Amino acid sequence: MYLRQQKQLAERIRAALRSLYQIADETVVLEQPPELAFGEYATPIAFELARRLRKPPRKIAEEIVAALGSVPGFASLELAGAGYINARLDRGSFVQSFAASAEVPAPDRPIHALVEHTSINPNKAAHIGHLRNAILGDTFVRLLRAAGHKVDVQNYIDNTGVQVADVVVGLMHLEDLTLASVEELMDELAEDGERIDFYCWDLYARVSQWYDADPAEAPARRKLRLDTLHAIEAGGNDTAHIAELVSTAILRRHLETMLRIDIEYDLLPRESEILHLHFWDLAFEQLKAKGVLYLETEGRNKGCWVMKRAGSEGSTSLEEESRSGSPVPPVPPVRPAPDEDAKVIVRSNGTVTYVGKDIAYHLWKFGLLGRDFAYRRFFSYRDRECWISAVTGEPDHPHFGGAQAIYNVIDSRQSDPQANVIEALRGLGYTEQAAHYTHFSYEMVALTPRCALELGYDVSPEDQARPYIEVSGRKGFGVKADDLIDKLVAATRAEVDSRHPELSEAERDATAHAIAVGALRYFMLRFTRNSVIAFDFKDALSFEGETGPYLQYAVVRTRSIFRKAGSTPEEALAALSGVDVAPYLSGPGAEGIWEVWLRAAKTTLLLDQCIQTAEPAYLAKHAFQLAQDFSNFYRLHHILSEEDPVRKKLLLATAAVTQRELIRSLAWLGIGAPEVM
RNA sequence: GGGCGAGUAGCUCAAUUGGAUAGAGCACCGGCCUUCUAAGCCGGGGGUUGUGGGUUCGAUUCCCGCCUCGCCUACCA
Repeated sequence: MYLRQQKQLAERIRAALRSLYQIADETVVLEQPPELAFGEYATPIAFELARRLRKPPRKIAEEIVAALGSVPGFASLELAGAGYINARLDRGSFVQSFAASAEVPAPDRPIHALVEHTSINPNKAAHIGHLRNAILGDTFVRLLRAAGHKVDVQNYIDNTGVQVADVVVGLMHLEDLTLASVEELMDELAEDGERIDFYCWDLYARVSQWYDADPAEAPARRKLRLDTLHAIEAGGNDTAHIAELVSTAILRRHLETMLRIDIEYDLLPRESEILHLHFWDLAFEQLKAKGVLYLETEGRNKGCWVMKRAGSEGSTSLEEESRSGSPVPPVPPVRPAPDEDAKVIVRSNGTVTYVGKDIAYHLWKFGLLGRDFAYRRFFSYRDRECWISAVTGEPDHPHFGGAQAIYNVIDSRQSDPQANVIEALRGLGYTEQAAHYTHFSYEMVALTPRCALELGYDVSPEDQARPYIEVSGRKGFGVKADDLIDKLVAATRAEVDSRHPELSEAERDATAHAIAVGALRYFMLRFTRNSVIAFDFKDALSFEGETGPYLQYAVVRTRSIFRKAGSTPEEALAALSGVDVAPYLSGPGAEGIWEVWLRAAKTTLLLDQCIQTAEPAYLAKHAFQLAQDFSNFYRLHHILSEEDPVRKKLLLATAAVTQRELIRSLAWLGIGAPEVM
């Protein structure tokens, strides 16, 4: 609603600029003034035009205001300060129409997007870093879907990598297990209710240490690791079977963990199929044909197929930039020395690197490879089926891949390889696809030294001096996702038990779970993407202040009001129709009411911004502010005892609109709103 | 060496992407449960936005230099 009025006002101003100054297509910046007293919108456009028009800003602002006359939906336009143009909404009609409709406007161009997130190596338990990844990704999926886009959710599984080999080495050589005894072990773990991913968490750390524990043995152990990896890649042997068995069991555990916080997937593409279906061969042909790859004949990369590194001199992206800038005299493409900095895609022994496989995979994502996976059903959700890639699959399956836009939720450390994949796409001439390839980058979750000590880890003095310490699966250093969720659920459950003994066991379970998920998801979403989260249990287990439970609590308060009023939010909003509430929306004592409506009306604007910037934190912050505005309103206006019937209708509708916008904002953040708490 | 990111209140983070008096939460101090749920609310203290310049009506935001911190930069896989 706020967004709609903003667009209308901007269009009016553009029209005025055209007729007054013959200026076309000027972008009109509209923002909210620092104080409500200045109005709901402000534009500094007069400042920007002052130089071009050789007129004082205030004079320009005057002319624009005069030319605009009256704008529908607005009470007044005025100039302020040295040249701001402030606009005041017609509050009565704004509230009327926002109460009546909460539609998210259909997108100008609906897209078929593919979001990839989670992508945990299937060799150990998920940790808090993976939670941030999955929560960011899942929230972004919800935002895209809310805006009317079609989204496929993928969780890429690197099931043939060296990390999986490490766990297999541990099972076979540290634990002396065979295929049969690994199967037994898994049954035992299942019977005892133990988690295989937890078991492997410790085993993986042990193996990593074991490799270098004895310098004399190190080379042999390294070779063992490599042989194991090759056996897994080749397939059709016991080693590969063990890898398959364990990695699949761990994968299932990861899906269960993520389901605890309401995260689901459509497809699990695996590296094993990318390998066995020879995706790379097709990509290699394209890359050679277009000259993206060339065979290095000199220097340290002699005998390798290499690619210009993204961002390096002569890479496509830089060429485009220089083309759009001032004309640069063409430099003849001489290559006096080999490009030592080039990225190796195919090694001199003929094997392909990770980036190579990733290029092939991304060609598939855009439907440009000319080959598809086969698919099998893998995991069932309440109303969705999760599929997994296969060499031979089920005859009937949904269509995957061929997306128009992709979002890869991968931490910022991977920005270099991601840039190389994009560079390859661009080099192949797929500029449109490259432009719609988003590395949805975020910073890691690290532990504060205090938290690490609490958990009983040895922390070196220099690490203790740092603000945070990076988690490491290899060292077994970190906080497991399930452990954190368990703690959250235990804490919320204890709280719910003491507050609501009248509820049934199942109700208390459900409430505690909803609050725990709210706390966790909000915690991961309140930080902007490129801020490192220094994890601490004190902050993560907090339910006060800027937290998920605070938002849920605001909803619960609105629910309580309607319960006592014997009415519903829908009725309260409908009751506003035809009632003139304008007198109650301004003047002393009314600003708090209007603030709630204005904030609530911004929800779709925030949805828009979050998608444009790929930054879910903005919506999280917005929902918090709406809850704060409501708390302020709640204190100042007692609804149920209000005696003026018209005013009471407005107050009830204010609670209703808060509830409506909070509940859907929370839903987009993947957070439920309990009945009581 | 090169690339990316960061430096804002005691701590953890924001700042509508160049706008009006830089805001929240935590922590601390004081107050509010016999009117709709106190997981709440109100009040208070707390800032030379790392630093030096530049661009302009206007800079936490953009440009350059410097300082500090983190990550990335293997024919490992």
